[in-house]
Amino acid sequence: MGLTKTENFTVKQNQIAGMAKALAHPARIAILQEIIKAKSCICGDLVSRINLAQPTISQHLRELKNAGLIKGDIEGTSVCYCIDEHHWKLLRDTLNTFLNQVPEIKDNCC
Amino acid sequence: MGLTKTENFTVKQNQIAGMAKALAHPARIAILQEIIKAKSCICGDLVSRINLAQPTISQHLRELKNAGLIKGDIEGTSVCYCIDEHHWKLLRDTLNTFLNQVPEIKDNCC
DNA sequence: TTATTACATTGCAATATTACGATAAATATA
DNA sequence: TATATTTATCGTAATATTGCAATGTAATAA
Repeated sequence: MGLTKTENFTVKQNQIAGMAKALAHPARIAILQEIIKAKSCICGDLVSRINLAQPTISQHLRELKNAGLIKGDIEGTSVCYCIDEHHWKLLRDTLNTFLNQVPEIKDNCC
Repeated sequence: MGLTKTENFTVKQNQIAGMAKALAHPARIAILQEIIKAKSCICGDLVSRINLAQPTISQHLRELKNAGLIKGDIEGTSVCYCIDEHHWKLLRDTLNTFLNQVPEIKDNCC
């Protein structure tokens, strides 16, 4: 079906999964790394740095924007992207909380 | 195309994305939470706890296993699942390292 | 005004994912 | 042996994702 049964799960579960989904493509990881590497904003020369066509990059940028990880500011003809630090931290904390809830479990069976 | 151009990206980038992909479905988050809640192994009564058909659960379990997040031990007719703590920590650290690399960037443009 | 430049959007083809019925496989039980 | 139980696999339908060429849009430059 390809259709996730969202209604079967809690809001939190859908949130965590949604956040992970935004990170679930190497191109998006690469884009985020380029933006981070730039230390400030990167004025959209991502196409020349990542080996994908311009519409593809644009599509990934939109997904990162929808997830709240980045924001874009129009500067004349070009667009400046940077990390949305506030959302980034929220996302990081949510993911971390989930990933850290595995303490030392006694491996008594497996 | 639906075909990720894996070869365009570094091993690390593909790793991070692959890990995120394993977490990118609420059913898999729910499964992991059930296993964690059980504190030890959960003997495959996941189908009764999660509102999805048995083959669907089985499929998600396989993906979690492929990602290294869980392991399963056969116990008679049933299978016991538990968190693969070693791999879990490796994955967590990789994701954390990525998510933590955004320090206080001066918001000088956006 | 007419390019030009930088991105976004549209539309489409190829592939991937999700979900489940049917069925297989493996073990336990009667 | 026959049957029940539990999980995995196969096959398939529905939907989602990825990638890109073509095109649209908005600001700037000539």
